[in-house]
Amino acid sequence: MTEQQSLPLNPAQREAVEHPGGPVLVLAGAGSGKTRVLTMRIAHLITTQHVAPQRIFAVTFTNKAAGEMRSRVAQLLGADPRGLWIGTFHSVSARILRREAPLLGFGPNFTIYDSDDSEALVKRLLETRQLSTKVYPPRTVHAVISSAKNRMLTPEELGAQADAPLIKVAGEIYAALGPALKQANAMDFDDLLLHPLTLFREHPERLAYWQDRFQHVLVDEFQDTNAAQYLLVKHLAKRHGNLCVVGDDDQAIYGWRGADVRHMLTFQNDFPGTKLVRLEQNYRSTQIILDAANGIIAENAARLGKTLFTEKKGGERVVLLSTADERDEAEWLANEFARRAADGDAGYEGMAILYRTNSQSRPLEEALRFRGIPYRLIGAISFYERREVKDLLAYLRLIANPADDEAFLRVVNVPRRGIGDASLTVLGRSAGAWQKPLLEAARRASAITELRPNVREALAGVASLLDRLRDAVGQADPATALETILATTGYEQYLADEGSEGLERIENVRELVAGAAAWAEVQDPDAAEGTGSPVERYLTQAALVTPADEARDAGGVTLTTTHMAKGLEWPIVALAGLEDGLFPLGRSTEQPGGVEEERRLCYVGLTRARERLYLSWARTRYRNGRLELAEPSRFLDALPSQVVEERSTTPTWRPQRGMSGAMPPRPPRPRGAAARRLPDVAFPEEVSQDAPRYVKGERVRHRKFGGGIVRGVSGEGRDLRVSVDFDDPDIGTKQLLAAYAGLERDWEGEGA
DNA sequence: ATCCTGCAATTTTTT
DNA sequence: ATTGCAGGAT
Repeated sequence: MTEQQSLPLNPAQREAVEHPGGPVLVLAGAGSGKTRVLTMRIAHLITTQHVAPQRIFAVTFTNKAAGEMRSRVAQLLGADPRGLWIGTFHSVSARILRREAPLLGFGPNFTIYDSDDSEALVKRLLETRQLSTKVYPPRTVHAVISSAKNRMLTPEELGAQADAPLIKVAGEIYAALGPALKQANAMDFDDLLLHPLTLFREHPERLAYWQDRFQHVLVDEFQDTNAAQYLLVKHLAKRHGNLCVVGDDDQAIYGWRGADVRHMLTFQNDFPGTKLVRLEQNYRSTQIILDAANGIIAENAARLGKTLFTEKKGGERVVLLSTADERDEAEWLANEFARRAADGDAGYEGMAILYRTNSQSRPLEEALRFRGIPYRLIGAISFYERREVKDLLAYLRLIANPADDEAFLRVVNVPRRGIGDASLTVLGRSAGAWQKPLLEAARRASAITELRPNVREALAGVASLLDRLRDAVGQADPATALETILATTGYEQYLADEGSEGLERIENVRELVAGAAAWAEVQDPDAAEGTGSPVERYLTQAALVTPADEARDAGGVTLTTTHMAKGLEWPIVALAGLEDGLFPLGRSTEQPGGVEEERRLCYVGLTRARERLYLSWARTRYRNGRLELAEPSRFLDALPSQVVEERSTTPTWRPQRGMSGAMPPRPPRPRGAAARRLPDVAFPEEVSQDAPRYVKGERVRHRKFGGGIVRGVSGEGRDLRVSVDFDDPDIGTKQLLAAYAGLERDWEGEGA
């Protein structure tokens, strides 16, 4: 990327950058310099076409990408593009909504609910309706509602197409969710995208304002936009048609989140006269890596079709590695990376290991740590998702927005104030009857005779505590506000009482305060445009950061999911865990189009590599605590044989049939679905050990319960239940889920 | 109300 | 293996 910065634009890139106006669709293959095109286009609009930065609206996939793009534009301009709107769909929408909230019946100080908040609210709504949270898990119900929102369905429409009780219940809850959120002056992630559309529908004059305000609209990663997002930019650009979208249908990997690649096809119909630009020259990878990636993606049928080429001819062959298990895989990769680093091929910061699911990071972390290799994990758990961080932010939220019931419930008894669930249910009923937020109800707790006197007092105390905090915080910056909260609530003492784990949490609290102080310094001065106290703006930002945004720049091997790796690149990349059932993931293969999306994800992974690529799979792997036999991913079959170099960590006792000699090269693997059924290599012992087949009368051993005899077997697969009569009479007979129980054959006990 | 214990469900990807 | 939750004791 950086070395390209100085290169002249190729003709296609230049066309996209200098296109004067009107709709443009840039079909940008992986590594074709689309980020560069976008930044240079923005700079070009500002310098050559004299478009004021504040009249440009640009959407990227992560905040981090937005920040990078902004600073690159600044570099090109020689000055910060003050007023430029650039961010994720969610963050730019939030920015619009902060100004327009009153027209939608919200305060400008609205809270953004994260998925935990939303799920908790769904749970409460289920409970007040006497619906079982066992039968209707709040998580699932919320997922159904969220997907309905992503498809822009109303509660009625969802209810109408309900074919299962769960969907029907979700429809009911969905209908109640909107009013509940409004009451709490809160919006969830989906609302951030939907409310602007409501605004434009109900207040055409506001739409006209924003259409006029933004003369140019640019969208990155267009293939991953959902219906609401596309509609938003369509609205904004409708009048002038100055809409530049950049995307790659082969990299559409968010279908499960409501994204629809077909937007790339309909775009030209929606905007007649669209200029189509194809960026087909790849500046990132070697020819060999591209050959491998092209081989894989070529198996997908529905494609717009691109032919990537590169001037980096040849290159080192792709290593296809087969290992005994996931630890073996991790150790081999760690060893190889250490060697590469020692050879000076790349620093650790130039290497990455990508995987399909976050749970795969463990063994990799261990192997790297064991060798003393520095790494950074771009993980599933964001800093902002830690309990102590959420507690403090909840205080901040409640100061900013007294109607934020989820924040209230989070902090009302933290630190302990003797307010339990039963009391909160009573409080909730009163609040409901009064149509008031919980905090307001707490203030009037003395009027709730149902509550015990000490609870009434405690609740009133919470209300006055927050009043005092609000006064003390005022317009202070977030770091000061957090300090005030800490000092007033005794939260640190509360953590300290938790012991060693609490001390760790105190560290995080310190980090939060420091981070908030740093935030205030870097604050984009234009963000003050619009509305809100510093605390409100800080909260907006905190609600919308993703783990990808947090990745520190401290050097080291990057470990992350393939999803998060989108848009990034490294000289050396390993894609681990390429096994059927894991990548492609078993679940996805059952859905229509699921395998195609997994294949695109795999393609994304491969195309992250500049120089060297490793593809590995483990013949056995622990999944959900159970050892499973694995076969190589079907995607690997599509690799052109001349670009790969097969390696294996096979033990010396490798069976003779089907495989030649001890080490590579391995003969080409059988192709096609039927051939794949054949076991690649037979490992007799492992097969008999690991396939959990239980037979009545057989002896088994449980880690905790000891030995016993199988009395019955029921269910299948994941639900396989085994009834075991344990030797210890105190334990007796138990029903165990075979998948989790970790039963072993009890050979010893046979004679006893 | 809170703490403690033991049981159950859990893992796909993320704004 | 880990985490959250239900139920009982204090």
